[in-house]
Amino acid sequence: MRTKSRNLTLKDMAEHLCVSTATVSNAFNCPSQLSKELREHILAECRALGYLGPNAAARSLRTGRTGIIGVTLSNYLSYTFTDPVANQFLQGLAEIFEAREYSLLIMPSRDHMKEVKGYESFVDGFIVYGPPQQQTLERLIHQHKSIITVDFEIDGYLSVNVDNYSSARDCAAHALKTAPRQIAVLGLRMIDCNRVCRIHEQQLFDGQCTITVQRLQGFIDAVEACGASLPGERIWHVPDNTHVLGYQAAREALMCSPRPDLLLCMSDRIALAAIQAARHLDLKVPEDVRITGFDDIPEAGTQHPTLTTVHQQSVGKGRTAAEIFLGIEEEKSVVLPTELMVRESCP
Amino acid sequence: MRTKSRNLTLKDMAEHLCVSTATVSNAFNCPSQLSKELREHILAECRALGYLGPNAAARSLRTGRTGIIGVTLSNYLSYTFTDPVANQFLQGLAEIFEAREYSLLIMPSRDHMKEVKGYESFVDGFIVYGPPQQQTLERLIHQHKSIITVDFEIDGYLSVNVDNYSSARDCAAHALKTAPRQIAVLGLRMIDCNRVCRIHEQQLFDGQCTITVQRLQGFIDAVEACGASLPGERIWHVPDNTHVLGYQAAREALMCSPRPDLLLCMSDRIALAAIQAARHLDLKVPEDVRITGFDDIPEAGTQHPTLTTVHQQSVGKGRTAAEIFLGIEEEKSVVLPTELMVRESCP
DNA sequence: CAATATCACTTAATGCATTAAGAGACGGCA
DNA sequence: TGCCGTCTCTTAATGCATTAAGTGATATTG
Repeated sequence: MRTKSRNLTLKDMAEHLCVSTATVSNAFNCPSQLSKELREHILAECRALGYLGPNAAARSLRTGRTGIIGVTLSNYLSYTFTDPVANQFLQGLAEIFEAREYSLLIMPSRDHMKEVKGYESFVDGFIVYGPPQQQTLERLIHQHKSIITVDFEIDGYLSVNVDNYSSARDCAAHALKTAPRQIAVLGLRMIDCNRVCRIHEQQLFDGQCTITVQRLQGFIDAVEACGASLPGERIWHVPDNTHVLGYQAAREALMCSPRPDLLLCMSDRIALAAIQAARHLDLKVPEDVRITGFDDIPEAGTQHPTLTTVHQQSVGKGRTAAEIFLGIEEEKSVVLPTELMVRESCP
Repeated sequence: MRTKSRNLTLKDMAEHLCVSTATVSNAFNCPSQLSKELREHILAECRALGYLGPNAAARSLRTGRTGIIGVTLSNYLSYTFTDPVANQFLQGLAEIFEAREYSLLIMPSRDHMKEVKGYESFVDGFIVYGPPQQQTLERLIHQHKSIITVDFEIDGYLSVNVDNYSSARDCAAHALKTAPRQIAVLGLRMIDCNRVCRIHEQQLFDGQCTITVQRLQGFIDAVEACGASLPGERIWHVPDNTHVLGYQAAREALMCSPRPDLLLCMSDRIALAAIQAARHLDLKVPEDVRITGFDDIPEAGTQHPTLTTVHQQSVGKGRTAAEIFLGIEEEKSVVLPTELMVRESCP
């Protein structure tokens, strides 16, 4: 249903009302600049004729501001909306920005774009969730706008993050207290590969230093602190944080011989999928296999058995990023605390 | 980290390159309008000097197009990102729009806005998810842009919806096959009230005719078709689709005397919360109480016991809305099919 | 009363790019 | 040779609003 018809402009209204465009503009933007009666008359007339207020593109062209915050996500959008942690983050962002009447422009990561659309110039600043590719990052930085990075850092910009290394290490240390015989790690994307596979020694720490690599190092250090070791063939690479892939990796891991009696998972989604895989293999959690997660998504506490995991403030991350952006929070980088949640899956 | 510095403009580049602005513009937008060598030279020089392409606001001002799709959500943004069904919808939208390199502008529903920001003029059209308030709707329609409505209809515009009434009725009919004694409904927002409460006869069908009212009518008709009835005090109003509120309503319902042996829930979230409430009250599902949901969110099939529910294509709804918007799908309103998923919670 | 402040509004420059129409240069063709 | 069609690039009008500076009129003050 596309209707074409030129929309009214501020100039049209000014002519119709026999005042200057400045006055109409001020009626909308600077009430103090004109008498109350005139302002009300102008607004009433605009409403009556169907003029909805200054055109946002023109306004933005003059002022350089739009009231729109760009959110760039390091993954495909369609994937991001399936990820509970990303959703919690967006929820936190939305809470703060919505209250201040900002809109969020969810931007596809530029990496996949052929044509230049210049969305960047539309926004007042960027919340960059997860490390984008180099080219994308350069474009963002070129804009000379506010940038807050989340879950990674860039020199010279403010960031919100958690201590992934220590959190993972402490979680693993808890799980290792009861001296398991066989350990397996179900990781996230750690290498440049699009299917579930095991990590071989030489591939470890390939790619950029992301949260997954930090978590892995935490697991490894905790294991080694117990005098054990974690060979590459006991570490599964799961390219996306989805139930299906987590299930697949968990099944593979649990069918190994000797069978793991501890699964250290890098996300709750993977961990919950692992619990399901264990059930389907008639393994009891935690009796036959103990399982830990990371994130503490809502389901972690409600599903049965409840999940031992690292709580991170996913919603808080969004709130904090927004608050730093807006200058509500003091303008400095923040490392949010995490907390080990000991529950049924690994008591 | 806010750096101020005037950005380069297309005119700057034209002067520097000793060509007209039209030529630089064409280098970006109409490759056929200039020689290959000149185009490449221009683009290379722009890159070298840090000109990232035409300013989006100025372009939009001229062309009236932005490559941005406005998504208006009938709820608070921060809430929407917590709702699995809404997320699936967004996922579907994103899949299609992302592939075509559109961005999504997630707009707060205007109802809560005091100041006029005119975001509407920024976008190429609207996907309206759920019925907004009258005032919001009027603003959208005034824009003379494409509008696709989802989960409700407006005369003269295309929509995507499901048959909530029949789906709910069929689901209830299935649940009633084994002749339960006591039925309770855990609904969604059906009346204008912000806390969990029971619906009294006189309040039924207050408010606009939304999906919740249609689902309720389906339940009622199925119950009455069995010769039973569903009094208002057996129908719980749950103002938001959250676990906490669902749990609260379920607990209230399950502590009634006589205790319900069938809970018809209007969403899977409520139903899953109800299963948890039942467990905490030492009631077995489905032996002591059978429970049905609506939506078929991913957890419905993975959590234990698995949930009997109405499958609706939430992701497909997003995809379809996007496809109709883009004219990929033939331009007509669509009613997507639903399917009753019989699982453990109500066999 | 003159000087000054305040109010209410206007003038006009400006932000940045798109695009229809036009202008030269050059080769092809009768 | 002269006319025409192509290519390649330029001219200039246009989209819509913001805002610093300015103009008159009225109110205030010493």
